[in-house]
Amino acid sequence: MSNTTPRLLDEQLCFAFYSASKKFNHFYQDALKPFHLTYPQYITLLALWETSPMTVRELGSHLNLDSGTLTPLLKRLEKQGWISRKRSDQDERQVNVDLTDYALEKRDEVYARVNDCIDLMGFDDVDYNQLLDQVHQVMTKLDNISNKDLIHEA
Amino acid sequence: MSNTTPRLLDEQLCFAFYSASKKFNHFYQDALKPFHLTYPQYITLLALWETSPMTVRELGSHLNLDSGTLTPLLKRLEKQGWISRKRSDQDERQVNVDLTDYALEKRDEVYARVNDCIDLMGFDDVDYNQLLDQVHQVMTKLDNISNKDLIHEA
DNA sequence: AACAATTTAGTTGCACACGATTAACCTGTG
DNA sequence: CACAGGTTAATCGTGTGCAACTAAATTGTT
Repeated sequence: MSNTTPRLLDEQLCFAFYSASKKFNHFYQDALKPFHLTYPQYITLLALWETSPMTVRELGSHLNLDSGTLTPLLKRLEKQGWISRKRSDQDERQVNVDLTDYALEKRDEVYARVNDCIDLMGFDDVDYNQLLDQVHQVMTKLDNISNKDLIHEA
Repeated sequence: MSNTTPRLLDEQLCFAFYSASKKFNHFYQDALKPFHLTYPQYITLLALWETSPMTVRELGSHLNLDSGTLTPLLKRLEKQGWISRKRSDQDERQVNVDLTDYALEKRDEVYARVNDCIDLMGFDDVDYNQLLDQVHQVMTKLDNISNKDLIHEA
């Protein structure tokens, strides 16, 4: 990859990921409209449907989000009746996030709705998993580039 | 893909794209630190380095961004000396966005810096282009699902 | 016990992203 | 010319993301 020949915008992998991510967001926003959930709220519930309760920190490390993003998001989910937030008795710094009965009841309905929408895309299972794997590899590459490497070049 | 067996969060393609997109964003934020540019500002300049001037609408259709996002972003780029914004004489509804001399001068420096950083990832050209193509295919799938399809299921 | 260092969630400030609305402008038709 | 209908950029409101900071609580060390 030469440093003198600039890649066009549409040939940039970053732009493809950026655009695709926004399209996914839009897709889920539509699919989740019946439940009044945004995409970040949905993945938060997904994480909790897998494991709950979790502290804000644990949830954040699953989702790669910090408290600055999660705290207001969780407050909205609480207000809408999906989760409860309660400070731990053992360690009062931590806040335990747990699902409400409403969230447990709605789980299968949300799954079914989202999966129906995904089915419309007509993904082949093999393609899906192969692409998933490649995206994970890109993430590994991105993780392996430390800030130190970048500062060296500055 | 069954609707009864829920996929784990880490097996969801949407979450992989969501996470990868955030990592790319962080990567570019670091790479572009010397120029005080955010990633959306960078792709805006990329588009303009390819074609300029452009109206806000043209720019928006290249980047898939609407005026609600672009107007404040462009004002910041203008304030920092990268672009100029001028209402068209022929059609006063339109605003022509053009590069400043500063932006033209800095172009190669920005390209070199970003490409150096991308080189650190060690991408193979064939892999890169194959993955790019697959991401484009996913975007096509997402585009082909209209809101109508989703509403039918609601 | 005392107290410095660390951990945790919350807060603040800034920059997107986007739906919905608004205001100004252009265009086509009568 | 008049004016309804469409286009364009800007504005507003809500919801992320994230860096930097704060406050409270816990832990480690003396």
